[in-house]
Amino acid sequence: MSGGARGHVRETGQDAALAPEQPTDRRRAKGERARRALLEATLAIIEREGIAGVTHRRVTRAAGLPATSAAYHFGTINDLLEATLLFADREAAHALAACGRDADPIAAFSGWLVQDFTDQRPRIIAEYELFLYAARVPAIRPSARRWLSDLTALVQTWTPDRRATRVICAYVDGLLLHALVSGETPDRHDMEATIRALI
Amino acid sequence: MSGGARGHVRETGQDAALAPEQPTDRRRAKGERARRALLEATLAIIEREGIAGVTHRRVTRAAGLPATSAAYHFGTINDLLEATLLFADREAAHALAACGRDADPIAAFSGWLVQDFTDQRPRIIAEYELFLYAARVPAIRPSARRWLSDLTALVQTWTPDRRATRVICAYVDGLLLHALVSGETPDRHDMEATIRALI
DNA sequence: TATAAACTTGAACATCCGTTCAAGTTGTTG
DNA sequence: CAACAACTTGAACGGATGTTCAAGTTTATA
Repeated sequence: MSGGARGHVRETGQDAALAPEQPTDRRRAKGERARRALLEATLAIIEREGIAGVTHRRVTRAAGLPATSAAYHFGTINDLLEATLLFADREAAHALAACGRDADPIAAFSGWLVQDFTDQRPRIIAEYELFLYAARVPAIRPSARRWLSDLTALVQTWTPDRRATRVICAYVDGLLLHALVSGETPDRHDMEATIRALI
Repeated sequence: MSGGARGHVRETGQDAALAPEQPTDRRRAKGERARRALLEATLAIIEREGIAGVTHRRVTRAAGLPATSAAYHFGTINDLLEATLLFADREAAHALAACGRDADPIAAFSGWLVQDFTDQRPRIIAEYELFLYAARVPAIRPSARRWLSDLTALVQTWTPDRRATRVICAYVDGLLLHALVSGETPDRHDMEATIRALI
């Protein structure tokens, strides 16, 4: 390389990809914008065609960037998928935290889930696909465990009972998964009542 | 075509692919064997590399058949995946039915699930991947709904309460999904006790 | 202003892909 | 044995793919 480009080398693994604080360096800022566009494009493609449809060329075309930019910023496709999972999980964590701050967290939580299911169905499918992908690729499991730990932390504020916590967490994901396949929409009030009954 | 081959045309959609009763016609019997080999090879590949890894060439190589045979017997890749989902679901249904005939169905069910999870982990991942695939491709949803209805039917023999049935079904799949990602093994006795508590 | 970091990008490589087609073979039936 | 059905299979098609590489540009810093 002519200039000493760092390419897709992820030294720290945490700060480089979509760091929360914006860098003042305008070079890095531009890279940050490119990475975000690539992650959003990747998520959009998973929504439309599944993980199998994620290719450098498709992602970069959707992001309006040249084909090589995906490899530059994220290296292999696996790295790109891992970053995308982290990206999606971070957004879900924000929504979860917002539910926790609500006056009626259980109602807020049920409402959010059902609402999301209704008008973001492809997104939810994509998230579960990435989640399941983590079961196969150990390297990206930590990214997936975020959802698990965040969900568990929220439910634990509702009940000290550990078994009830486990049941509620499993119930939530199982319900969504079943609803995705059966085609039915989960009922918000039924879900809320069920959670309260389980506590 | 020289001989009037029917190719991958699925007229009836149900009887041709892996019909339960063996045909006496030895031509059909041979085709049946080829289809079964292809389905098992497909499942093995999904276990190892996921749905994204399923290609005509890989499947046929794993089955010891020429590349064109997959297209002949199943047509497109989507058709092959649908048949594979049906194939896997049928085996799961057998196991479910066996649990239902046990003297202690709940214990048998919990034992089977945890056992399967322990020494067939890749297979379970593959099944969930196919299951989720059905959420994206409406044409193959009926195949996936089989697991849902069979599971519901079994649980309904334990309790008349419809909400309890829904919770248990969702809990089971959510638990397995979480365990796949977290890396922990679900505890058989805890699961059994939880199900009994939910009834 | 010189040096280097960070990012950009077009070209190219070898490889694999789904599917079609035409020409076989094997087995059944009348 | 003739006619036909089911299955087999090698060749070929146009096209997409992951990744590498070398040559750029923009921006920060010493």
